[in-house]
Amino acid sequence: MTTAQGARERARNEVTAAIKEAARRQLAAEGAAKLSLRAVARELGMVSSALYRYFPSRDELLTALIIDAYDALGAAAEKARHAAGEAAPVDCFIAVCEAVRTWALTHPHEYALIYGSPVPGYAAPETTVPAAARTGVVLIGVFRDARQGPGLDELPLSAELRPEAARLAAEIAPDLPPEVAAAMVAAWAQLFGLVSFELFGQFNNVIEDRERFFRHAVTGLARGAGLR
Amino acid sequence: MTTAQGARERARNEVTAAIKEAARRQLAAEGAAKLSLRAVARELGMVSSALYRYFPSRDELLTALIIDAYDALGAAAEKARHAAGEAAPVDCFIAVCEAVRTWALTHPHEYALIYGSPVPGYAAPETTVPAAARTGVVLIGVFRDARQGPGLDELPLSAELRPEAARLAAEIAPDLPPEVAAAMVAAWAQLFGLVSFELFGQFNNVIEDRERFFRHAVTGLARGAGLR
DNA sequence: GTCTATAACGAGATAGAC
DNA sequence: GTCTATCTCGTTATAGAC
Repeated sequence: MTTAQGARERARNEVTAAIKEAARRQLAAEGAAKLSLRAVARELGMVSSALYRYFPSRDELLTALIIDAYDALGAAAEKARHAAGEAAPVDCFIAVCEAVRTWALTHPHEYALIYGSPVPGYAAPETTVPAAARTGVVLIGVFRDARQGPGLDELPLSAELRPEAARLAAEIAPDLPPEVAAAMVAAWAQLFGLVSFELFGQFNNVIEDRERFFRHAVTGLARGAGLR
Repeated sequence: MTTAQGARERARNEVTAAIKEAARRQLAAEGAAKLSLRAVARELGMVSSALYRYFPSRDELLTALIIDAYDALGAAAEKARHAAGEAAPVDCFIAVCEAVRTWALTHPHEYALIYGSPVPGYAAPETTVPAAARTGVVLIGVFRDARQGPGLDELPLSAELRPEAARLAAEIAPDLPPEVAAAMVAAWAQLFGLVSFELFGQFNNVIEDRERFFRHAVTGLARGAGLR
């Protein structure tokens, strides 16, 4: 019984994987807005209606691709964090940033899917939230470890932002002080600004040595967020 | 003759404007990837072939929309810089950043067109470069003025990045020292990271008071780039 | 029960003849 | 500039194979 179920499930997982793979190819060729179940089915030699056994709608397929992308990026970030081990917080931060950049460069279309323009007519469901949070959780961990080790530089926090920063800290990292949570989220958004600019072509004719520039910029980012 | 030409030209400009307006509506509804000359023509009660008198191809229409968007954003940045006048460099920087954010929030689809994922199958021609540079030029001006006024804080520059920073400065702002040029470009990319995260939904369930958070983050950005 | 294939719907895009 | 015939799409109902 276990084996029979296992075989069925294995077959199902294989087809599911093949569908997502074909969909990712289409993503690269045509973009998320034009992802079509029929084209995916055609590429697999299936009939479009058969896909509905695996994904209840086109949007659910998109959602699956989005979750996979967030998970793959999150896994890369976690791996880099782990490899950095007990290094100085700045260096852990940089290592995670570089892992994000490397993943983005090797998976440009999946990166665009999650951090690029929203797909018209598609709204990501709540199911994507945990996967989306993974990379952020890694960054939070870097700050947490920094506080238990060499500490953090003092960070300014205007009275104006204090309530929002407190709310934010309570929501994403109750053990971190408000100003650290705020600095971490800002660094997080700015990191992806650097990656997106490189990937989406804004650095064309501007930055040549992108790898070194990135390292320089994220080092500044880390220091600006109080890491040392 | 002048009046006749003038009238003709005025009519042509009006139609051109109407086409771009309809195209922008389509951008909002369907996204840049699905922008189609036919749909634009339909909305205007024209026949698709008539559009080719105004735009030789779909890509040229897209290019015109992109240039318009860069120009509108650049104009907003310039206006904010002008309004800030002789204020402290930090405050000039913040004013420009807030103008960028405000423009992006009021023109989300045009923002996505220029700073979001690339449109599959479309490559922006060199003609877009001057318009794309306008906002950056404003930021460069803030740094230039800062140096002639209260000055800039010292910025670190690793030996590793020195050649690239020197090349960059020579290309975009020969009167600025390499480390300032590098810091300025980094701040530029990070600014758009903040705006994109807010606009593309990454701050959903994370940041509530986005205006205050933005102000806080770009203040940090300005300080990190040496402004005071 | 689990899957695939056929056929069809309504909506929309597209190409070409006129 | 108009019309029509032929595509595409997402999605569903249905029937049959394993």
